Amino acid sequence: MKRTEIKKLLERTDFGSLVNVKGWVRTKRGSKNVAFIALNDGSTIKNVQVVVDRNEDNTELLEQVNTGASLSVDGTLLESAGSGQKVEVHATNIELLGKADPNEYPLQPKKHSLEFLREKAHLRFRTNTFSAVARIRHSMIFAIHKFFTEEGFFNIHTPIITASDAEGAGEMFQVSTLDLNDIPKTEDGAVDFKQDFFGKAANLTVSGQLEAELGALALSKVYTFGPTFRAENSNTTRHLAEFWMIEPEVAFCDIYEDMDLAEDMLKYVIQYALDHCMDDLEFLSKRLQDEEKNKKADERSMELIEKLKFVLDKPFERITYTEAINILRNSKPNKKKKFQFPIDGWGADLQSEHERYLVEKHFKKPVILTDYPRDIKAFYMKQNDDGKTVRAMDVLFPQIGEIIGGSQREDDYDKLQQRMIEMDIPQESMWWYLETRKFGSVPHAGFGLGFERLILFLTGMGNIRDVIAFPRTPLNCEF
RNA sequence: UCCUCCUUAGCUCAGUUGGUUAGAGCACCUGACUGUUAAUCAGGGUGUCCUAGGUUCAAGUCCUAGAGGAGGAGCCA
Repeated sequence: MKRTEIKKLLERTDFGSLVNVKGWVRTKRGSKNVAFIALNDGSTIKNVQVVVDRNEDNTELLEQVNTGASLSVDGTLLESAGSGQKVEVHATNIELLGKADPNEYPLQPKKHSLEFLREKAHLRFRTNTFSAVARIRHSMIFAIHKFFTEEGFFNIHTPIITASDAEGAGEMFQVSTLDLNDIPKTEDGAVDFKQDFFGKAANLTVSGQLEAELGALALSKVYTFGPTFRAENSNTTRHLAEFWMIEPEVAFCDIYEDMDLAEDMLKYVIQYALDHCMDDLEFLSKRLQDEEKNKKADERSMELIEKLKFVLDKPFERITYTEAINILRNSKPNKKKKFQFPIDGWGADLQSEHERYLVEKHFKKPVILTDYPRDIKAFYMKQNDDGKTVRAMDVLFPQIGEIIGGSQREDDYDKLQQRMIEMDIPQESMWWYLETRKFGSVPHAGFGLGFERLILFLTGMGNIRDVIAFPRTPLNCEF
């Protein structure tokens, strides 16, 4: 008999039909004459209840039906006599596909800590929390492609291995086929990369932006959605060494249209989650409330679904760096010296505590900060006429902080070249980037969205290591 | 990389000022129960108190070092 996925089975009303379900046992309970098995196959967060009449023939089998075991169940689809579910399957035949010794299987029908599950990453897909996150993650991948497709964008694959070390987005992982135990050296003692695979030093990409710009300056609207690697020794709840980034790049676009795009995209995918992932969101919402029930009322976060709707309802606040500095300078925490890094002048980068104050206390909604001092931003950002600031924009979200970083790009050849000289960016290896400003240069802009940070916000999870199946962080590459 | 905290049963955690035989819930095992919703009820403790030193009559508890984990900061998405 053909397997029916549990998601589809639970919607059926053709009671009396013979069906087959396959899945993993979540719990088994019951009494002397009847046993109930909660079976889950990952197609939905919901389980199907399998009802088994106990008899001499199935006693031995039911002893092996423990949490974690996998089953194939033939039975009759019936309207449930119990109150917890609409339908259930009355088993006529149960095949044990794979047993799970309860003395060894680590997952019990109870709440486990996320830290514990991180050490059991090969099994954590089987928990409600991680399967919910995985399904939402999939929906967001789809929603992002759908949004950009509907907006007339083309997805391009930018290289994962790159030879340019000038992107300036962070420390890079080196890519080499040289024998690490016998590294060839040049006469002056440096590593002889001429003997390496590419004949030059190569790294894993820290951003697809520069290549995406090349695409945009021909296809007008492009985006990348690929893996990104940063070898920073970052140990936080919002950094990974390997993460996924979405980077749209748009020709004939200024910083304001760039902000519109960022806000539209975020709202589109959040709405998509509300429309398509409600079962999982409701579960995660309950999980979050359960986790926070011991916290004081004012320390609890907003209910998850309410929080998502809240972001959809209002336009994001858009202010310049200079305006932000003025707000922060006159803020209570600054006057009362509550900030660890007091705001005393123009020019310093904002710290996490400042961003959180603006988003969570002052505006109480997402904030887009623009026009940062040029000295704290990358070389490729378009310079404003004031000679001090650049057309950068950061989208700040509650709890997450910076979820998007973007800018209008410098499209003036001379200004870009001048800035590269000032910031010691090697022009020789970037000749191809500069050349796009020499031939048919146009105003263009783009941004980078940290995919896992978006998932963090949507799921209410607290640690970025729990929204990617196999997190890569310093000293962690087990699975 | 810096700062702070944590490590006790398979899991989550309690363990008072250092005090004699190490505790609870869940899981597991045994039994009861005519349909349960993380079923319930009764009984059963399964332990390198992270590791190595040290202080002490006495260390899960105090000190030193190490390992692993978490949170915050920086870097950023």
